[in-house]
Amino acid sequence: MGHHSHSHSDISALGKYAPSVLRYLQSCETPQSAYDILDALRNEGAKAPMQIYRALDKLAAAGLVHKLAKSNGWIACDGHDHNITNPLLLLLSCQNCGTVEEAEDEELASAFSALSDKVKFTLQTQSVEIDGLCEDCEGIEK
Amino acid sequence: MGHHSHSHSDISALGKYAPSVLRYLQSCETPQSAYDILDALRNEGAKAPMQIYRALDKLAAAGLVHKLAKSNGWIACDGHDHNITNPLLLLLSCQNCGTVEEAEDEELASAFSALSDKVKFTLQTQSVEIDGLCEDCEGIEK
DNA sequence: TCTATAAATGTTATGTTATCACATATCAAC
DNA sequence: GTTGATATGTGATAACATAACATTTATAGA
Repeated sequence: MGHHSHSHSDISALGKYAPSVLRYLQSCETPQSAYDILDALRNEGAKAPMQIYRALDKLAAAGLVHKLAKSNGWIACDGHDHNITNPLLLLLSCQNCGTVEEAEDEELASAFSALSDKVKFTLQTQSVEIDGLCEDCEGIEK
Repeated sequence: MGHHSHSHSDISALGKYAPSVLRYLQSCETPQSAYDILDALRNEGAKAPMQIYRALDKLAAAGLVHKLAKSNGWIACDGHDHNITNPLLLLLSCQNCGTVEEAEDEELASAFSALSDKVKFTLQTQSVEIDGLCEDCEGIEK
């Protein structure tokens, strides 16, 4: 069997398939569905959706992947440190090429926080999905 | 048979089931799934999901209903005039009681527009879904 | 080490959401 | 009325997600 080394950030602690799922998402240019991931990981033993969803849930809780609600797709986090001082993550999703760019914006995050008081609504959202056209696709469209 | 009166805002122009679907959503406190709506409209002849989705698609295009991407639920528009000068619609979704409140915010909309230039991304999004706790549920939770 | 327990993973079945594809009906133009 | 376009009806199926339980693996205590 052999031993397993474990550091504080050992991703294998997030489950058997977490490393493969993350690696696969990192290799993709565009969001992938859970079933896309399942198909890609068949040769690593994955056989049922649950195995993938379990890995995705834990990866998402760890902030290593993000889900796009509108498309049911998943992406690997780009490595941005989405921290406590600016917790609002923006996911800029290009409707032409499908790529998703992560961004943060102090001004938008501030307006967001301010909104919470104005409307008397306690915000729990930590990311916002935004559709549009990326720089490359702007103008090219159609 | 009889004749049908038609004004420029005749909702029946959006399809046979559009009026019933809108009326039903207006009667609900919380978002309803397409299948919820289907069940509610069985006595009006609706039999298959397509009939509901067709109505929802047209109603959404007309801005009369909104879809919540995270929950796959639909709500009737609250009547706010989501206009050209401030096109960003905020959907404040309470994670405790399920109600969705619509709001607009000049500051947030401005920050949103400004973002577009900063990150070189052409925004197409016209609404943003925000999760949290409404005034009534704040503190009550758990 | 043995074994009891908990945790993780495997697996089947099913629930939920959405669309395709094609049939039938309605309506307007000619 | 025939044609052609649009709307609606309908069955089948695709796509997304979880429930429920079986099995395996890890872990802790005796």
